[in-house]
Amino acid sequence: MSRSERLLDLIQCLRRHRRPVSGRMLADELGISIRTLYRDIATLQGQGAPIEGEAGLGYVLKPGFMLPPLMFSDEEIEAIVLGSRWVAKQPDRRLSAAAGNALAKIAAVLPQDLREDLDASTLLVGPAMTAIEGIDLGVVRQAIRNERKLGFLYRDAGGAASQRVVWPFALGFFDKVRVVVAWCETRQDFRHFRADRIAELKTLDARYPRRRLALLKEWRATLDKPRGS
Amino acid sequence: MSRSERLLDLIQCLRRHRRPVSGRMLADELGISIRTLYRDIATLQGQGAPIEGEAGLGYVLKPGFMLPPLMFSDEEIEAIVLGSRWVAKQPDRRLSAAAGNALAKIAAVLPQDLREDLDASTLLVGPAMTAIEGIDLGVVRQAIRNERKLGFLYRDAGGAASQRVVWPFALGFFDKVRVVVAWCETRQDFRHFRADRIAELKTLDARYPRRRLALLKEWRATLDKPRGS
DNA sequence: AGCGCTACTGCCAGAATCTGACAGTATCCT
DNA sequence: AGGATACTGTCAGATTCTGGCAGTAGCGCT
Repeated sequence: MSRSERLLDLIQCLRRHRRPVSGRMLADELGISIRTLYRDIATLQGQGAPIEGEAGLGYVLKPGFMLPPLMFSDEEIEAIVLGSRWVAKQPDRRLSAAAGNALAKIAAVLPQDLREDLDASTLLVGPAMTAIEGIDLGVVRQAIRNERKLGFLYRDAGGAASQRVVWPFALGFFDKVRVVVAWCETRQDFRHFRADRIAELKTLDARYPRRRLALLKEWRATLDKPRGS
Repeated sequence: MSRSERLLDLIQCLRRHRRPVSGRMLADELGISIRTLYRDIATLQGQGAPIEGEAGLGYVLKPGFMLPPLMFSDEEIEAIVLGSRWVAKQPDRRLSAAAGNALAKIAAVLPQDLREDLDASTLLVGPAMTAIEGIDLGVVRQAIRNERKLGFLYRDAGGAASQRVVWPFALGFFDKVRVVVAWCETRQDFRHFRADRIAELKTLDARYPRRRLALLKEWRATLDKPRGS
């Protein structure tokens, strides 16, 4: 196996074990000596991979992912850039910042002529959306990723407020509002919650008892148009 | 210089010369022997780079770019995926297809757990937009890239139709409509054209006499809010 | 403090790979 | 036909990679 392939394998290995792994184990898994492993890790770190090694513990890969070299057509690049720009304009601050960072990383490695196009932004995106919800949607995204329950106060269309505990499994980006899709414990049904009507949001420690994918599938089945992706 | 760096340099070299380049010249430029060059080209092709060699001519890199290995945080990946999904829903067929392809390429290299999230689409995008313009926006994008004049029939808000020749330099994606931003020869001024009111679109052979970036800069200066990217 | 575990570095000889040169074939264009 | 060029096989020398060894340093535990 060539060295460059092995470096990618090493990242996959690190991703598999979430907890710190000793260099010895990684070396065995890859079939190389520990000395070479140290060299490989140094190379990856040199390329920007966020691998952390601590004496007495082992290595951890901070969450994130290294895309291997990938070939895109110019239209594909334009599509990615346009989309990221749209996301960067969304009021969700965390996601918006992430989109900006991703754009910067991509721009940094593009050849000169394309970078110009990108800076000059041949593709424009409409003005930012106005709705600014008081809650941090990053919290919602994280709860979805970890399958954690959420508690909050919800003010429905009529203005009546109610306390809810829900199992969130998707986040929608529609015209002007962002919508949390979840199973509502309080109502024992699937519900959509407009983000701008949510208050006092709080992640609960409890993990909800069903798999996110199963919930999503079931929810889709209840819709008229199953193609909701 | 390490081999992997050199491979990227080789791609850059190929991008610089748009017309076919002989292997001899590339080898000289990189300071390697022609034999090694052939090996490098073979390696790149093996990795998916669309390099074409023809006997008697030389090498050409089909338009497109290879992104080197790049590290993204999970939020950055989510931002890219969400954005690409939004683009994929746009009525612009070419760009939409490109977004779909880009998503497929990214999905193909994501580790299993992340791919699940992606398939399950934790992040939803609103319904596709309704407006369907009769023209092919791919033609417009290409004219913008190549700084070519466009001719078409435009039906303005009042319903009056007029023949136009314009220098297009940007494409806007707003709420429901796509807008071509251009210098209008007919009116001698900057104008916005809603894509759904354009008919009989045709790329003219003539290149327009000014640089796209200069036009864009000038146009921005005429706006209230200069931050239009 | 002392011990075990681990990350990390420098060094060196052998293994693996890469490189350049040469020879030869195939294909395209004029 | 002739010239230019892409491509392949082979092989010795250059370069890089690799594994083992020795040693330093940081962390957690007893």
